[in-house]
Amino acid sequence: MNDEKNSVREEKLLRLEEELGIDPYPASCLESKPISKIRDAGETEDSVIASGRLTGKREHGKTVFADLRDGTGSIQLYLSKKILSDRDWSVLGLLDLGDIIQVKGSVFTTRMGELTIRCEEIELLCKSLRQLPVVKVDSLGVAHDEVTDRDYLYRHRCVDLQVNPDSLDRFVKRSRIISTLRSYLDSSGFLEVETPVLQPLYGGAAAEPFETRYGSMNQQFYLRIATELYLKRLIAGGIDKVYELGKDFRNEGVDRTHSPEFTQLELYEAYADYNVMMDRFEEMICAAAGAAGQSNSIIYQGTEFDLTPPFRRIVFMDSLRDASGEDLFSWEPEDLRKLMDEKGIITQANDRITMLDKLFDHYVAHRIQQPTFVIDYPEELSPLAKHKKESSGVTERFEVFLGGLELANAFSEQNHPLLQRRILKEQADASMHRKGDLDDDFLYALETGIPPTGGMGIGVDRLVMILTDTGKIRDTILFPHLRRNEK
RNA sequence: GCGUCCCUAGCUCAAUUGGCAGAGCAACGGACUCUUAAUCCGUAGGUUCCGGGUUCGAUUCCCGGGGGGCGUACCA
Repeated sequence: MNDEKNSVREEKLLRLEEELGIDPYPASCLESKPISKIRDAGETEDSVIASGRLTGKREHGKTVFADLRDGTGSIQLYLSKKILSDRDWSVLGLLDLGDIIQVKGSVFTTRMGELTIRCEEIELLCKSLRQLPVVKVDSLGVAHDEVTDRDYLYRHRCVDLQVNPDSLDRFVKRSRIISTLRSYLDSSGFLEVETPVLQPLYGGAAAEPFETRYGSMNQQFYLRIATELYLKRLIAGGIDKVYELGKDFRNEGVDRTHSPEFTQLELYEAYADYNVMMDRFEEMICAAAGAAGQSNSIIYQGTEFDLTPPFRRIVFMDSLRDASGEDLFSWEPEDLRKLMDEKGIITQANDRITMLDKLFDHYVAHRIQQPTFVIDYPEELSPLAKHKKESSGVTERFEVFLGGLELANAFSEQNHPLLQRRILKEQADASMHRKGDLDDDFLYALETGIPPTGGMGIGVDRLVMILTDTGKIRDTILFPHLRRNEK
């Protein structure tokens, strides 16, 4: 591909090697100073060494101005035929945008007021053979010729990160958010664990799994859709505070807020309940916002949100009743169906509880803006949650919504082994996919006994969306899935 | 899965009713000792996503395929 284009650079590569005797891919280089630190230190007569990628070149005969960028920042280079050796001047003539170089020189300010390294020596560290898009930013900060081909950028994230500073910044923030979640949990006494990604049975959520074949066992396995049932085994084992941060896989549709491979944080805390989980969520999102350089007041897609605890709490059934103006829970399925048709809510579901859930999405969930805990979900929607004693038909469960996005799901865990078995059995029998398979080992763990426990799952990619003002989940994932492009 | 829009040079985009496929940036050659979207002169660069069809003639119209964007459905 692009053989013609690349041959120009390959020719330069050959000339560097053969005419100048230069190794275009040396194994080592001198220790260099981060460009941000050089900028902070300002002008100096002492020589500094900087390394990075050549991102701009402005030639003026015997003088060349260039831009050098490393992971910390960017700085201008001043290269003069008078200062450089003949060898280095020749090397300069064979450099392209994208090459990685090392320079040594003093730091001064040009007449135009730009902090600049007056290069005494240059060394090629890596010749770039691929011509990348050139995005120029003018004096007003407006980017010109920005790459708009999303396909190209998703397929070559290395280009995206080089060319779009916003993209790089988003992934840096993602990393900081994740490490902040970890340190919050670690310092709160939680133990991080790893449970199987490949599972002989899948559970802990209602989703279509990816299936795979385990050759040496000669058995069908599944990629996990949740970590829940394994983490509760560990609660049974006496790890009272436990969490796992990793990928779950759901073989379902892709849209703005769903990715089949996504990152979830699940945590379980013995001797706690869903009220404790609400406190933890509030603390974690505030800490994560700080990690992303935000205060408790954030802007997401043009709207301001206040993360200051405590968040609003609304009851599932009440909120649906208030928003719809009807007591939908007493309605027959046919009437619910009729209402949904009137409202233009398209769904394949026809059973009462699923339709109520859809109506909840329509009337309540998608309209929630400021951070809100929706509490006390119906039992039928929450097979792994503990039933609320004082009222019938609901569980100690909540979901967190913000800006219309579901961010987390939590409950006081169901720990009654016989009740849990019955619920899972009924569900398995009714399910198309599960084919009646019960996770007996999980139920065995419950039978050994687990204490009252609060658990929560947080959608990390969505949290990153909110805290980095990103509209699409795909833009928070470094390498989103794409079809193979066979030309 | 369904609907809809898109695919032209390395990148961003043009191309009249269907009539020789162009420009800016990048690249190449040249000029230039403080520029910063450097400037000036010149050069080269194309399987118009792929395959068929209609036509004297297709980037353009039709059919099929591929990839992508957006919306939507499934996702306790």
